[in-house]
Amino acid sequence: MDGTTVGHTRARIQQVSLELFTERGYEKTSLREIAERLGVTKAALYYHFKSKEEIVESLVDDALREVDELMAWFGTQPRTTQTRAEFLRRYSAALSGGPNQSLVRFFDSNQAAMRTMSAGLKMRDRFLSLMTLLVDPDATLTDQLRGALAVWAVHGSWLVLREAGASYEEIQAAALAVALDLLDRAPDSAASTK
Amino acid sequence: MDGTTVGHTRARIQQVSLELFTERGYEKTSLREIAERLGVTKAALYYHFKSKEEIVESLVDDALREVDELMAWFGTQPRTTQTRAEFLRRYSAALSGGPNQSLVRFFDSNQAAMRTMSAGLKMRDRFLSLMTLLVDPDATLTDQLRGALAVWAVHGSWLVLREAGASYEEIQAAALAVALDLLDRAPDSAASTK
DNA sequence: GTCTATACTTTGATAGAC
DNA sequence: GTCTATCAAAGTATAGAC
Repeated sequence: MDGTTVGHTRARIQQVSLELFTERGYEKTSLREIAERLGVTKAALYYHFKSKEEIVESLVDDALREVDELMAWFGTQPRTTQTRAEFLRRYSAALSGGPNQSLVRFFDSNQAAMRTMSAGLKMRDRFLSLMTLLVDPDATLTDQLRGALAVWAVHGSWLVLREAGASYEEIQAAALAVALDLLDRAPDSAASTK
Repeated sequence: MDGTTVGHTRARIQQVSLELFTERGYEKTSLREIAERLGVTKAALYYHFKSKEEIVESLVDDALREVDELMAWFGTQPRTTQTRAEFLRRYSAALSGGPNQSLVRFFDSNQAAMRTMSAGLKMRDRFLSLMTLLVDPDATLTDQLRGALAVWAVHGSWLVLREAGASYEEIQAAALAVALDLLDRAPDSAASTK
């Protein structure tokens, strides 16, 4: 009856893990629970992944590929207000729905756990790079904070507005609008030669 | 040689716990570590607190008293742009340094753990109330998000700017400025009868 | 009233059988 | 590729010493 699931146990582990990690948090999710939901034993998980942490790592690596492509594209673009806005739009779209959204949500809710994981460092690095793309490192503190809030609006709006009774699309649209507005008020201090 | 510490073991547990919880995260901090640093055994902790979770709860209850006073004060004020700004200023000041700052930092970094704790629900409740004080519940989604970001700027600026090489005072000042600006762009939609 | 000794349960993880 | 058996360490909890 489960003959159709041959070979892709690894993917199923990833899927169930992400679900449980996002739902109950990384530390509160035991490997026993994951194994139980999959109908296998704990030890079976250790055949596919060296550790609990490595499950997260595999998840992050998958998700980060897409972000890296986006950042590579932006690397070829001139850093104007328009391209920054376009980048943020694409970033927001890449985060809409699917595993990427779950992963960002997971990352934001489990910062304490992520801080000691190499996967957490990777994500942190990306977000920092993202920041330096969006706002000049030499900008004033307030402008840097605006840039950070712009990114955070795209990341964390679900957290803040989930009780507002709006659809996910509406929330995402509002987040993008606020983020673009914030970015607009935080031009790089050394913008061009004008 | 430790005769001066008579009786206030409870307070020392609170202090050391908050330190370790903030530093390494709630779940990653074992009661053994806390007990070890205090020079007692795990079981001694259980005399003062029913559980690990109750330590957090006691911490939160202490910190929330101050916030509640602030919110009570604001309840007596008319909700104008000026009083809202003043409230945010006082809130920012109440969070500057001391255990309150540590606690907010702890809360933000351990959301997954806090979600299942009653102490977490309490803090979540306060932040929600705080939101409804600062921005009208019937405001547009973007304005609600601006209000949330304003609060989050005051809470989380340290997280975002700690690598910017600025002093805490500078960061706090920048956070307040950005927050006030955000609030300014998010007037309650049904403001007065004008 | 304050703390220690001790035991119970669960967790992440490993070794080796099939 | 999966299971059984087993481990050290952590969280939790109780009985009882002082």
